Amino acid sequence: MDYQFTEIEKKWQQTWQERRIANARDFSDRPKYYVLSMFPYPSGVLHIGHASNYAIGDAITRLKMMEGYNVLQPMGYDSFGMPAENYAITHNSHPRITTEEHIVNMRKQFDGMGFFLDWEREISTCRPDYYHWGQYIFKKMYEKGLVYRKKSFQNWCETCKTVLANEQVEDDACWRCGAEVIQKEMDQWYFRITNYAEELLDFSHVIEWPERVMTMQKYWIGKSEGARIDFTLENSTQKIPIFTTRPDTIFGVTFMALPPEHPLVQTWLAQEPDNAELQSFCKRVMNEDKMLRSSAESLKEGVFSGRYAINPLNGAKVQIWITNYVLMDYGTGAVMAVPAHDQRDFDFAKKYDIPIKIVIQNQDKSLKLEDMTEAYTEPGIICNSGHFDDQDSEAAQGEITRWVEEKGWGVATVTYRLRDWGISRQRYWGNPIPMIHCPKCGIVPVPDEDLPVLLPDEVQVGQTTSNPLLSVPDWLNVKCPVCGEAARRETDTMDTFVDSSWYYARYADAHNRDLPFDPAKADYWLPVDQYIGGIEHACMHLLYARFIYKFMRDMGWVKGNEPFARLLTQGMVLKDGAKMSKSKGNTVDPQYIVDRFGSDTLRVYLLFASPPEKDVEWNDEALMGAFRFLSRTYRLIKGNLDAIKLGLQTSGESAELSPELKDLRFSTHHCIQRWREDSLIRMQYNTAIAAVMEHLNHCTAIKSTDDLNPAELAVYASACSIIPQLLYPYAPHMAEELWQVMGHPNLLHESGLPSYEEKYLAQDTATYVIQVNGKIRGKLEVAPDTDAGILQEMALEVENVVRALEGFEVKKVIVIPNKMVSIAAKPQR
RNA sequence: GCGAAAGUGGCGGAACUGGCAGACGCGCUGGACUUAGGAUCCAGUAGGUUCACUCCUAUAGGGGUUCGAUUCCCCUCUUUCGCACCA
Repeated sequence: MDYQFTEIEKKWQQTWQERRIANARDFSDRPKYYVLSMFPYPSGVLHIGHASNYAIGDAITRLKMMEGYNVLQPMGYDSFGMPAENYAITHNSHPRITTEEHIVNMRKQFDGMGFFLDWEREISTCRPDYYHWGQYIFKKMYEKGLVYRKKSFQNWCETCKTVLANEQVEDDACWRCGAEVIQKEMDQWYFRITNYAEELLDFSHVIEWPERVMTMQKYWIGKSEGARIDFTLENSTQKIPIFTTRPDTIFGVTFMALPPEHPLVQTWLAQEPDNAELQSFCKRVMNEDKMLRSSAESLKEGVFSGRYAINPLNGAKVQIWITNYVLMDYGTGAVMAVPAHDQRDFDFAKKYDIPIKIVIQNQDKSLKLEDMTEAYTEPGIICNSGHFDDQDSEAAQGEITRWVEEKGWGVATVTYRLRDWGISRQRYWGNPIPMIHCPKCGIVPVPDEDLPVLLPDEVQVGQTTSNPLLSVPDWLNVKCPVCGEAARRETDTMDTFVDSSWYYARYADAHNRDLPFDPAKADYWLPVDQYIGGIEHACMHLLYARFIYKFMRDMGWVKGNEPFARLLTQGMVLKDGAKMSKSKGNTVDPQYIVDRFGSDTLRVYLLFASPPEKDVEWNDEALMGAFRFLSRTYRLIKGNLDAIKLGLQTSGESAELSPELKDLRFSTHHCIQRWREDSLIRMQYNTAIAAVMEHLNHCTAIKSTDDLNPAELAVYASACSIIPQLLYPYAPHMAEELWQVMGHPNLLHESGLPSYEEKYLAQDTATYVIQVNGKIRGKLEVAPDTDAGILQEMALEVENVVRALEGFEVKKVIVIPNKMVSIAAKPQR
């Protein structure tokens, strides 16, 4: 009678595989449902976070199968990127070898979990049959003008001759060699995601996304409306465009602020090699850790450039300062500083004794320069602004902008915080950018027929001198596809976020040799109906994927506007209050749990612990609770098998039910009702499982079936026999076993959703709670739908109520049907 | 600093549109049983008060709306997450 989970799980995993249940069929006439969990980086082992993520996906998959959908749940590997490259370096191997080894091992663990995954559609981003199409997409984007090259400053280690990601910079030094990290300006490839900024703000086409994620993306995109206005460099025709959201303050400009990265500043630096102050300030600021620089809120510094700019509106001449508080990447990279009405400009002006000019007065016009300790940033009444004086500052914004436009000094414009997506990585282990640099023809795309540009294997990974691709002459040197002369390949590889921004579409047609995917198949499967993954991808991955989807839509490859109709951001599994990590030594190995207690126990534990979007604290004791629950279920059905089988064949309409069995019948139908609501609608699996546990408790409360009459036996049998179906999404192996043991010839995924009958949910009596001034003073058991007047009388006669009303005068009685009688009373005078 | 979410027993959590706070599970206490098993079964388990019935206090803290608030509103505190001078 022991719950032999190992045998049971192996048996059903085999059966499911043989029957190819998880292999979804394209163009089936059943409605489709596409469940996708974010694919893992192949680290070699599943960790508990994966188990939790995929347990949710698998529950949804099985629920939807029971519901009759043609369900696709694919899986693959996000296998390019730095972790794989670094792993190979430290293990003195090649990332292709270690990655493929890891995949083999992870596949074993996936199989041991018994997930319904369509392995016929497996992808791995580092394989040529996948990254081929990433290159193809890159090219199509290039042709559409969505790809360009731009110089930008990167963290650069002189010793390693390589670009470093922000997280590889530790205290301004290279994480690997410890040398100083400098900011080097280099050409980088960019995707023009900002073209889609406005559309990405629109979430009206998703069905259900967490509000939190949408807010984060909106903030990330950061739309702001204002004006771009051209200031002029004094004694020059050189224009310096600025962006402002406050055109109403433009007469209050007393200086201009530029960052050291500004092209003008770069010119001056080149012109004045002997200007020590300027040179050292710029060098220092530019090489400061980017995070540090942008967080040092109090430290506003700058040097006067010795140059002046002319305010086009009033011809005023203002000093140009080079500062550390202006960002090159936002707006136009130049700020018209209005110290009176901007706190940062105010701080700066105070520090360097720059004039401050009030151009907006508060309501009682009491603002005085000498009293100001901070900038006045509120709206008010315009002053010192020529013919705009005395207008309301907010109302005047538009008018000033129109005037500026009329005069040709600038334009109304919208700026986004969102920046174009830099996809260049000076790394070996990534998708090669399919471009060729020809001395004659410039930058030329690799022709389609030459795709994919294969990543060469024969590199020395682990060399610290620059991108390993530079060390492969056979690969590097090519003929220009246009003129045939000697040329060089682009050695940058793509950010791995590029790989993951379209993989969900590849699953629709994973083996297509001619296209990224067949649009007809994509049309059948997309969008992903339910996407599941960590909240940490709220801005980057999920935004990039939406962007690429919109591009693919514009190409006519996919229909609709959004890749993911519903999004579930699942919580992390914590231990000792912290994220599990090897370095903390607080990991739990899911394989160990599966070996000792089975996949079903692990799944039930993870799903029962909390609602899916919340973090779960790992608890060994509670895991045992899940195991005991499954054991009890197993014993109940195996131990009463004869009675259940007999009962299932009994109609027993004639005989009377004891109150106990009547309750059991109610429990059965009530449980199904709750289970359906929690599993299918609310997606709150913890309470769905709790409902089954409660029902199990009702079943096991019947200690013997010997004295049951036929009707009672039928009720008992149906109460027990429903459990496998209810458990199937959460503990599929055991559920399948019990279902078979009960004599069903089919498998559970084709058993349909269990349904309840309304008539058995009706109760013989209704319990009314009686409140006096909000406090419970008694209860009444009456027939349902008893007349309110009668109830009121009955309630006022209840002993406790009478006592509570002593010295009180009843003011009002409220009757909530089948719930409560609420009496409001006031003390008697 | 800005933005978002959250705060309920010893613990994880439940209470769905305001209507019996603490479902379910863990842990704990007592008991039964034994094929000594990560057993199983029964009873109990927010705190206080009482022999008991009862009653009182409790959903971070304070106020408000309401017959009635874990739920709605305002303020404060705490925690977590995201962003970080956005002109």
